[in-house]
Amino acid sequence: MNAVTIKDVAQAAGVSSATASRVLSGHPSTSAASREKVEAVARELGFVPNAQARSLRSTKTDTIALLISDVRNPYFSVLAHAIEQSAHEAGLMTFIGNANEDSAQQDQFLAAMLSRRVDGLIVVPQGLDQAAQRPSEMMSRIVASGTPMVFVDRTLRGIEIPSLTASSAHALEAAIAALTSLGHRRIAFIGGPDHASTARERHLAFDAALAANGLPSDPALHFAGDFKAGSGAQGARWLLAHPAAPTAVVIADAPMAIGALTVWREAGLKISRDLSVITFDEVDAMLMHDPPIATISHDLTLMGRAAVAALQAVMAGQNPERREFSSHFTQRESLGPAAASPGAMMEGMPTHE
Amino acid sequence: MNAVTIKDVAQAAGVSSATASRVLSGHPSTSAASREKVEAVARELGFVPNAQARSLRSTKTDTIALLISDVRNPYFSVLAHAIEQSAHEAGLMTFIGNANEDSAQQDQFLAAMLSRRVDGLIVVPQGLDQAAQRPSEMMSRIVASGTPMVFVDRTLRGIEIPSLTASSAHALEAAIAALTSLGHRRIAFIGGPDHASTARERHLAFDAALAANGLPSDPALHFAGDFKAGSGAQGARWLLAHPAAPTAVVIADAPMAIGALTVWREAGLKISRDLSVITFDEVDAMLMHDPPIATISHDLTLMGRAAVAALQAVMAGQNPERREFSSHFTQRESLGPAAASPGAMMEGMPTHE
DNA sequence: TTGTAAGCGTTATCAG
DNA sequence: CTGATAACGCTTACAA
Repeated sequence: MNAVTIKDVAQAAGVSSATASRVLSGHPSTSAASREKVEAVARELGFVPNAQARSLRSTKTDTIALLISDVRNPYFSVLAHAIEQSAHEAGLMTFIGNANEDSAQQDQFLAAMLSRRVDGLIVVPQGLDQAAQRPSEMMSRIVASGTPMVFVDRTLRGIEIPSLTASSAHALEAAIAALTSLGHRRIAFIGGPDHASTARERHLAFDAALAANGLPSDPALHFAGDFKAGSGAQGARWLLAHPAAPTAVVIADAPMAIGALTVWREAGLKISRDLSVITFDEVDAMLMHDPPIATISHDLTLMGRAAVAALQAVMAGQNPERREFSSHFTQRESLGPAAASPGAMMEGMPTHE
Repeated sequence: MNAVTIKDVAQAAGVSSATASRVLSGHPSTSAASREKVEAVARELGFVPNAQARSLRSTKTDTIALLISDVRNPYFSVLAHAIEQSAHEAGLMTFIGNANEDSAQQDQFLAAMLSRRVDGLIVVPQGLDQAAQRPSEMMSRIVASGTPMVFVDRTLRGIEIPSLTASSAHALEAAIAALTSLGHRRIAFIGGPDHASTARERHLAFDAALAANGLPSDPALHFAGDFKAGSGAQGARWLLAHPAAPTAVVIADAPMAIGALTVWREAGLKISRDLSVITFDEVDAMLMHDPPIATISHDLTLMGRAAVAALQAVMAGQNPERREFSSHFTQRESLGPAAASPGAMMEGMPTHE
């Protein structure tokens, strides 16, 4: 392995390890002579400082950890990329971990990170402890220990932590307005799992947008998914069999939308003519669809940058305020006029067994 | 912060720090009495061992690093997820880093990981050093230092490292056979960047598959993209304007396919009738497309598991053999008969300015 | 089984 | 500006 230590460098350069250390970590009190010699020798020997030892002494690691739900969800992979790039610019290394929407895995990752003494944590919290309906013990412990932490995307009930979240109100109002002006009255919602605050927020904002447009909110038009493609497909079948035959639908994330659109394509539905569709999350695949799907999106790059900035503020002892990021509605051809006669969309469609 | 050390635990439990250490790391030589007391105190005080100090002493970190090109590419996010899960089962923590197809960023990440003394590296190598056409200095240094490392997905010319790669020959032969039996003779290829070994392999296998089916390989039917959506769109426009009017196309990854399909949809092309399309990488969006797109895919979960296993073998001092994973062709409705008259596909299409 | 003490590779302190 | 030395938190001979 790489057994070359700072002592080896110092010896080869004919100086003490203290001087070598000063040169290698850019301390001002060094002579040009020793600087040159040490640097040359270090390069030649291929010296790689041992970050373990360094941070054991200096108690900082220049490393942060990012916990997300699932890298495979484009929403999170884009967010993760933004955070990593932003942290990188600030001289911070980022460790990314997956929780798979599971609070046990979340806690395991957090424990590992704590034991590695990362300087801070950016967390997409994974919901409440199922049994007790309260934040997990690990989460409470981190808060108690005072480790710098910020939440991004989601929040946790009962935990006061600086957080960067997305508000869907603005875009949803525009989206529902667009639908109602096209004559839609029965608008379904395929939502996320209730333990995720984003799922609750999107659902509440949906209902509020209905109200703002003079429509009642109807629990029978709500399908509870889990943010994954499979549940989107289930939601699509649920909608096809729905007695009220909704003429439009809003889907709470991209994987579910892709699952749903696949089912509707198989069923021979023509989006826009038979069903108007709006989905959360702007992913390229939505532009590939025929017709392209209208989206509600957030600026994840902005949110990611803000998360890093907020974490740095916390690390500096400040208390950054919560920030909510607005959403944007992009109208596309997936919106069409509501079908003239209720149930028209079911014409000529294969029956479901 | 978390200032509770093993000394605090030892003191509170009335034993020496050595005994506390033995208890906490499961050493057999401990009395039931001290075991109980130490464990109780540790829990009560919320003791979190300092991994830095531990591995400074024991020179192992139970941590591996994974370097990929871009988390936002589903191919890599799926691979990363598989590797992480598999490592997790083996008691290893995984640090994921992005190189963005850039060998400078790759080297920076590798340096950071080396300085953190990870036990091993799983790397999707980021191509040759542009100027010198040889592996980067960092890469050579790692090899020289003997740090356990395996390559996954790609290889690097001139570097002998255990590697897990994907072979496309099998699936491509089946794919081209399917196309030729439908009458296709002018089959285009939208490929990846030449510095990626996967791009070269896919291109070579494509040519070989043509030959196996009695078709000549024509450089004029090859478009060099960069594995990202934008170049897929460029490739799509290139194909639309192509004098030979290819009747089918194979695309070397999913992001490019999505970019290309978007352009073709905008141009009013009907996939299967006007153009037959096959893409590498199985992503859900391909099933959503109308018609669903035929794919050439690899079992990334299998490849990820094998990568972790191979790395463990290297860490154990063995020398695992290279392994190549076969590919699978999934025929779907995106394949149709070649247009009867050459140029038929251009009928009624908007001209490009 | 337990305690003492040395040491992992750095950086910080304090004289010189 | 430089060098000796202690200290970071933990593990592990070596003795007891």
